[in-house]
Amino acid sequence: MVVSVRDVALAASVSVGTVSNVLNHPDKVSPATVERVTAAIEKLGFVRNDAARQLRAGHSRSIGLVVLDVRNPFFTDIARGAEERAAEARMTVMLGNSDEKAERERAYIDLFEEQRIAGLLISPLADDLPRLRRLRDRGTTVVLVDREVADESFSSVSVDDVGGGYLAVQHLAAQGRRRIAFVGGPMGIRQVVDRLEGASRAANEAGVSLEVILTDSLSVLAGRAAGDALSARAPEDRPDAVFAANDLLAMGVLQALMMRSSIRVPDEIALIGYDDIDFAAAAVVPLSSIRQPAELIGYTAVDLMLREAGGKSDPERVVFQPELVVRESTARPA
Amino acid sequence: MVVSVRDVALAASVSVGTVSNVLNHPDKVSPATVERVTAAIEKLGFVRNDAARQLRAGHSRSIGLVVLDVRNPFFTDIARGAEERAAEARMTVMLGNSDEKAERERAYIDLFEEQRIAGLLISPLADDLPRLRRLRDRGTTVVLVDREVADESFSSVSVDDVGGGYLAVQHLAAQGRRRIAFVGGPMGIRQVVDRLEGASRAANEAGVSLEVILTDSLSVLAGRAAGDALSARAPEDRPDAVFAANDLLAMGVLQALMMRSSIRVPDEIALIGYDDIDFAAAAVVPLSSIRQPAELIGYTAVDLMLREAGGKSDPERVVFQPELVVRESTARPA
DNA sequence: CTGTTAGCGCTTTCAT
DNA sequence: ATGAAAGCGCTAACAG
Repeated sequence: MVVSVRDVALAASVSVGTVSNVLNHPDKVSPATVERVTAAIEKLGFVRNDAARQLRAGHSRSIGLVVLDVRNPFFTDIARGAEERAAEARMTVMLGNSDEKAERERAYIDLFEEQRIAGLLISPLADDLPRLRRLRDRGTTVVLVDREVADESFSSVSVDDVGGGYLAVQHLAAQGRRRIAFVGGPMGIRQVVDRLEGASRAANEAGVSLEVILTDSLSVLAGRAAGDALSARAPEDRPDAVFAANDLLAMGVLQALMMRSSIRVPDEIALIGYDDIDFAAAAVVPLSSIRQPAELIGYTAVDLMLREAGGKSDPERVVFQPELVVRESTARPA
Repeated sequence: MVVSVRDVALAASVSVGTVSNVLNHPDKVSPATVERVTAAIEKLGFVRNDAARQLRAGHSRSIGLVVLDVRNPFFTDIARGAEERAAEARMTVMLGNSDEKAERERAYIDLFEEQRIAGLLISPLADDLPRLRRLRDRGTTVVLVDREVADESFSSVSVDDVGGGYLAVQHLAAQGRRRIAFVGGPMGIRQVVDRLEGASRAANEAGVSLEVILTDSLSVLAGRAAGDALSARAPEDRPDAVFAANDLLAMGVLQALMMRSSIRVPDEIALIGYDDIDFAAAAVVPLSSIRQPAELIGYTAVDLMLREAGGKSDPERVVFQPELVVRESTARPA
C-alpha cells in the first residue's frame, strides 16, 4: 500500500528519473510527459518521502526556530513573521519551545541538528556558544534572535534592550515617580539583564531609586507573585512605579495589585511593561509598554539566514530601536 | 567535515553495525565497546542524520500538530500539553499554523505527510476528510483536536461546543439580558457553528432574541471591527449583551466599545467570551468566559494517538465539558 | 527529452 | 559480541 516513485514510473510508463524530474525540474520534461506522470501521481496517491529526498539532496527545506516561551505573544508574532519569509522561499518553520529551560533548549538544538535543518533561528537562553558553533561548522547557518552576542561571527536580529529599559524608566521619572521597582528575572536571560541596565542608567540620571524584585520566569503567574509581594508591604514601603521586564509580568502584577488588594494603578503605583503585545492595550488599565517590531524581527531573521546560507553575504547584525507607547497605566496621579 | 557512522567506526576500530547498535541497542554491546564508541562520537562531534535513520527505520519520532491560530493562547496551551505527553514518549511535536486558511492547512498536512510523521493532531478548518483518510490509510494515526466528525473511525478530543454556547447565553439571559448578539465567524469553522447552535437553543428556551454579527476571523482585530459596528448604531438599536465566539474576539469588542466609543460594559452591554485564556481575567473589564481544559486536550490527543498507533486500542472519542466562568463583564446592571 | 545507475547515511538481518 | 552486506526511496549525473 506504499506508493513509491517506482510505482508511479511504472504506471506512467516512464523511468524513475523522469518522475523525479517532473517533481523537481518540470521544465526539463516535455509537457505531455509531465501530464502523464502527474496523472499517475494523482491516481496512485503518491506522496514523496522527504527523508529519502533529504538524504539524497543533502539538505532540508525546514528552518528551526527556538523561542523562550510559546505562550508569549511576542514570540508567536516573531514566528509568524519568520513563517511569512520562509513561505516566500518555499520553506517551512519548525517551532521549538525552550520554556526558558536550558535543557529543553539543548534538546531542540540537537533535534534540529539531527534533522539537518537549513538554518537555526534561536532566541538563546544561556550562551551555549560551543553548541551553536558546532552547528555552524557543520554548515548550518545560525541567526540569533532578539539577542546579540559578543562573537561577531553570528548573524543576529535584536532590539536595543538597554535603550528600551532606559526609555521605560526615563518615562516613569518624567511622570514624577521617584521610587521605582524593576520586576523581572531570571538573570540568566540576557534581555532581562539589558533592560535592567538601561533602567539603572536612567534611574541614576534622573536621581530616582531603583530596586529589583526578582522573578523566576517571565510569565503572568510570576508577575502575580511579584504583585502579591508588593501588596503585602506597608504602603509607605511600596514603590510608586513598577517597570516589568515584559508585558506578561506586567499583566500579572496588574492583576495582583487590582484584584487581590486594591492598590490603584496608576494613582498609587504606575506600571509599564515591555513588548507591547496585543493584549496590553486591552488590560484592566491599558498598559504602557516598550514596543518591539516582533513580526519584522522574525521576517528579518529568516532573511539574514537565507542570505548568509546562499553565500551572498557575511554575517550581519541588525538592531532595531524600541519605541515607548504611553497609555493609562503610567498617567500622572490626579 | 561531515562525520558519519563510518568515521566513528573507524575511530573506535569497530564496524558501523556496532556503532548503530550502541546508538539504538546499547544492551546488545559490551560495556567496554560502548565506552570506546561513545568516546569516538564525542571526540568527532558526530550527530546522527535523522533523514537516513528515518528512511531505514520507516518511521519518524515527530508528531504533527496543525492549529487554527498560533496567536490564540488556547492553541498554544494545547501545544504545551501535547509537547508534555510527547516528551514522555521521547517524541517531539511540530507545530503548524493554518491561520484559518484551508490552503495553508492543506500545505501543512502534505508537508507532514512527506515527513512521514508518526501521527497527526489537527484542529481542522474544513472537513478535508479525503486527505485525512489518505494519511490514515498510509498508516499515520490521525486525531482530531477540538472537533468531532461524523466519521467515527477517527479518534478525537473535543469539548462540547454546543453545550458551551448554551451555557453562555443561558447565563446572559439569567442576568436579565433580552437582546443578545452572537459575534463570530467564519461559519466554515465548526466550533463557531456549534457555539451558535447552543446559543440559539438557549435563546429560544429563555425567550430572548439572538442576532448574529458575522466576523471573517476569530481575532482581536475582527472583534474590534464588530465592536465598532455595534457602536455606530443608535443606542436603541444595540443589543444589551454580546456572546463572542472566542476570547480574542471578545477582547476586540471590549476595546472598541470602551475606547473608541464609551459604551460601558457591563452596564450597557454585557460581554462573554470563550476559551478563558489567561488574559481574559486581566482585561479592562475582567471577562466572563467559557473555560476549556486546553493543556489537557493537547495531552489527551497525543495519548490517544500513541495508544491507537501502538495498536493497543481502537479509535476513541473523548469529549470534555466546558465550564462557565463568571466575572465582571456580565454583572447585572446596577 | 528520457533512461540507467550510483549512492546519500543509516539500521538490520545473518553469519561468524 | 561483533562484522559484512543489503537495502530504505529518492535525486543527480551521465548516456543515449
